[in-house]
Amino acid sequence: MPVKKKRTTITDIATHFGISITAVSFILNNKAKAKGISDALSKKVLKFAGEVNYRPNALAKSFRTGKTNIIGLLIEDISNPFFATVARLIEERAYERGYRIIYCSTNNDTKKTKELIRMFHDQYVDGYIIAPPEGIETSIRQLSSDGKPVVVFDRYNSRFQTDQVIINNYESVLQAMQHLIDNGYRHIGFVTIESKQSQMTERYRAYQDIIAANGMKEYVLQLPFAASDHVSITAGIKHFCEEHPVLDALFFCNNYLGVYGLEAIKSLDSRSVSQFGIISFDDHDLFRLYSPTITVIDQPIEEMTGRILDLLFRRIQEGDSQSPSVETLKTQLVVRESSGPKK
Amino acid sequence: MPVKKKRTTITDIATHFGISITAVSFILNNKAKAKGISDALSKKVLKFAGEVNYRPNALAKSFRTGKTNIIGLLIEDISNPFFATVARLIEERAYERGYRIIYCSTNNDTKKTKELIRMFHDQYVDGYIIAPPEGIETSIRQLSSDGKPVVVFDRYNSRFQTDQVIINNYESVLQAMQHLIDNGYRHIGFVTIESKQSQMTERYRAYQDIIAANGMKEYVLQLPFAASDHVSITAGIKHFCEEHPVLDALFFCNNYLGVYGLEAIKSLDSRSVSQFGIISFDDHDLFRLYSPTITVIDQPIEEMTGRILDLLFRRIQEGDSQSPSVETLKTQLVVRESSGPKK
DNA sequence: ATGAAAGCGCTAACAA
DNA sequence: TTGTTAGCGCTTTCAT
Repeated sequence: MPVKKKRTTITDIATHFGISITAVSFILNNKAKAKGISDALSKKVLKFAGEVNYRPNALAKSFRTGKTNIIGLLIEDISNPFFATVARLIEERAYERGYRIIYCSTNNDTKKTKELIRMFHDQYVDGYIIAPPEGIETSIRQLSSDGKPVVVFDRYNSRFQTDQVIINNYESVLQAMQHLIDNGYRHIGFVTIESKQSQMTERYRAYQDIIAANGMKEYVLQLPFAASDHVSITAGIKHFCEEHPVLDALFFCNNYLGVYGLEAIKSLDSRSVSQFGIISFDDHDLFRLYSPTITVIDQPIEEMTGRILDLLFRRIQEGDSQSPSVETLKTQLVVRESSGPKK
Repeated sequence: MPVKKKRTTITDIATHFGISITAVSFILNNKAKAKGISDALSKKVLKFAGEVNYRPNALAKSFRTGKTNIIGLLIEDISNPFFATVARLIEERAYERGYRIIYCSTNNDTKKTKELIRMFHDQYVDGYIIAPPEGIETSIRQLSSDGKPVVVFDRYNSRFQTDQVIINNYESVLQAMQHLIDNGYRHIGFVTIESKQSQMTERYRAYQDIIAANGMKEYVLQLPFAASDHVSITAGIKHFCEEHPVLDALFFCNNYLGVYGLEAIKSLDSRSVSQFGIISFDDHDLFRLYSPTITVIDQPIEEMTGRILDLLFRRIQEGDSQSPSVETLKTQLVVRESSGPKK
């Protein structure tokens, strides 16, 4: 058993049988019959390779072929439950197909993301899965024009020339808002973060439209992205609630806004969580178990990661043949206690 | 600007100046003065490299040197909030030092983990950060005897010949239990998962010791690891509570047991969460915001990841010179409402 | 102060 | 059916 540092190479194997490394290479890469190598020899070599525990030098192979079997995953923050789940599912499915994942949290920072893309590029990753921040259209287009498969998700941008997997943000918010309105809420606050990206602008547009359609008044809290720490978000939401005592419901645009929103409401002197109608985007253990349980718009993460990888691998295998496709998945409104009929 | 696929190589640069690739290599690797290359030439070359946006071929470099600047991260489940945070902090700090992270969730499965280690090994990662499942002592020892830096965390094992970063599990549980006892709880249930690993056995040992020392009775629920899905854990905990109506407090051995525990208690007909003294290992948004807020044993994740990387990089830079060190960090008991004086 | 050249392990075009 | 060989881009020893 090889405890030694020297690994077996195809040269070793070739020498052992007194054949050429070419033959060994073909056999080991399942090109034996295609290249007309005898079954007998193939079998012998394969058997021996197994016995000596031959492991191809991935570095040499990658260097030679330019393929690394590594996929670069760029997400906003891997410690965010939504992205953590995405990371988990992508990892599992990618490994099944023999690919490994290098991940990076972009923090939604354009400059950092550009650097990371460059880094991945230098590392010769075979494909990219990206939840892009604003302003990296050029970087992404550069990648695809380099012939590298890219799948963008979570945020849609018509200027990317890549496959994209997103959700129906507009309809989701419309449905959720309608649900609140049906249950008697008339002063619904909309808590979001400053962002020009599709997922946020679409959600906001839906809010505006349905508020207008119902002749209601808008109450919008748009938190600066830069101040996205726990303390200032919570303080901001608290202040928003105090400023608008008329609010009878709140819609939170993502999971951490929802979490911090609950914390903010909890800290209010005058009112308690149960006095608000509440809906948040993205599910979370907290929302499932809080009292009251919190109604959410749940994203189909399994389906999403499945589609992402299908698209990515299609492109890795088939190259640029297909034109970019945009897949829009449907969310599910999970109705819980927090959005029950207004008391 | 190079939109073309061809990247600039050191040969291109050498040709451009009519010098040898050796000189270029030395200059680009900051070995100019060490190798006695004139400042004038160095400056010219560096300037030009910047202008043409030269990016070294990482694959070629890795192939040649055997170093990849990639670290393999093996954790139980990246979607678990504890490990997700670990992943985030490790990523940040590693990138600062020019290293990238390949991660894998082991699912605490020994066989899968062995495969993953082999995969990482084949990939020539420069170092390993591992939260190991049971039964991979041999694999890990093999790695270190191969000269690869390994840091093990979260679970201690005296048979690993590697650096380890853990927490004081025994004292942490002792302190938490004492806190419950001080507050009048006499029938404290201990909810854990089947595991022979240090972090769990130590926690259990502390429970046993303090129960015995106080002449109290043990109530232990040890859930099979295999059945670690949401539904069966919740059902198990619920059943445990129903079976022992005398229980006045519960200690949960990790974050997801705590989360599912709350869910289980919530589903009880006879009793509510506020009627139990509750402490869970690992903090979580849910514990911070639940009503009542849940007392937790909080792990110092920042410090932990910092120490892990310090140890890893020390070994990457200095080699095997040091003998393995085990660092034990202190947790913090965060007292919240759920462990207040028994009513 | 600089260059020539070997070679890392593998793939694949071309030869035989 | 099998072998020869060039070369991927880089590092590093040894010459000069």
